[in-house]
Amino acid sequence: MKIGELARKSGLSTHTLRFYEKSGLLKASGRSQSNYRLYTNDDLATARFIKRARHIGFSMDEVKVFLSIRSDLPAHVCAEAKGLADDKIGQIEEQINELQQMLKALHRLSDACCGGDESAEYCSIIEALDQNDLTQKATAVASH
Amino acid sequence: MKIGELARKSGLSTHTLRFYEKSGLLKASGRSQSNYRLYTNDDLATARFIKRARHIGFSMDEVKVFLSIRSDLPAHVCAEAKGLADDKIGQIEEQINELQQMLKALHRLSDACCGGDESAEYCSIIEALDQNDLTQKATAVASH
DNA sequence: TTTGACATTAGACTATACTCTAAACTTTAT
DNA sequence: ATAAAGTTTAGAGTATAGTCTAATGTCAAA
Repeated sequence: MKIGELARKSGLSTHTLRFYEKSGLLKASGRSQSNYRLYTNDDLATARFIKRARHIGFSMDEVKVFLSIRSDLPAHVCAEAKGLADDKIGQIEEQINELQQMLKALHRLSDACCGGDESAEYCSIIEALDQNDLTQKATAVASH
Repeated sequence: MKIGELARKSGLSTHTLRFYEKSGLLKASGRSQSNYRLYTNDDLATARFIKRARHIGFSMDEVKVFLSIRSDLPAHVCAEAKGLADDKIGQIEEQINELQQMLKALHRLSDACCGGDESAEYCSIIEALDQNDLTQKATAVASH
């Protein structure tokens, strides 16, 4: 199949498919006489594999590692794949933690503010951002 | 004070301070005869304000809005500041949700894999990435 | 046959937020 | 006086992952 069909079947754009080829993730199996990229059903499976791996958070470089495992399974062991997954789990947990810290700080900001049509002259949000205690516990910020 | 001192006191690099000036976040109050940027203690307060706002997740553009409120408080109302905070809360909650979806999928991958020195020939992780059910519930993936 | 859809390439552009470089000038310390 | 440290600018580079453009070429159908 040509690139358009692969795009339709994989859900990746033709742009992205060419970009992935340039990036070393998915090379077309061949070329037509007119130099069109030709893909097999295996390529389609690989495209979908890449899409799924990206979707659950793996970077292109990490996907590359998965693909190299997948391209020669007997040469690899489960521990490698599991290691990648577990590393990613750790990274994502860390990201979630950071976001939850932010969320806590933001809730403190928002909760302290009346949010009304009052002049912002004594707005607790602005005041809090002017203090030093944002990521620590809420220490007696003047509430509006 | 000059840019280096402000950098030390604010925890932002001189590079970043100049970048923020170019981006319209924090302009030096003046210049010396030799064209060095000169900052006041108010500028220091603003630099810290920016740093805190960035730290809890606001983009530079959002910080700009906060700064414009802060620069003329009587002209603004609390609702504006609270709106920004609440929007950000929504965005971050959404990000957390996405990350938690990924985490769930990753845990399903990792849990299914023995993770040992066995050949990856029947690795459940690779198999799962080759299936379609990653973000759905785990539907009878061949476990190693 | 000619129009429209599809394909090719290199390379530019998007987004965000820095981070760094080079060449020149100024200030401070010894 | 001189060397080290600090400052200036415009502009380039980093990171990630695409996304798009322009100019050109190919293929299928009416």
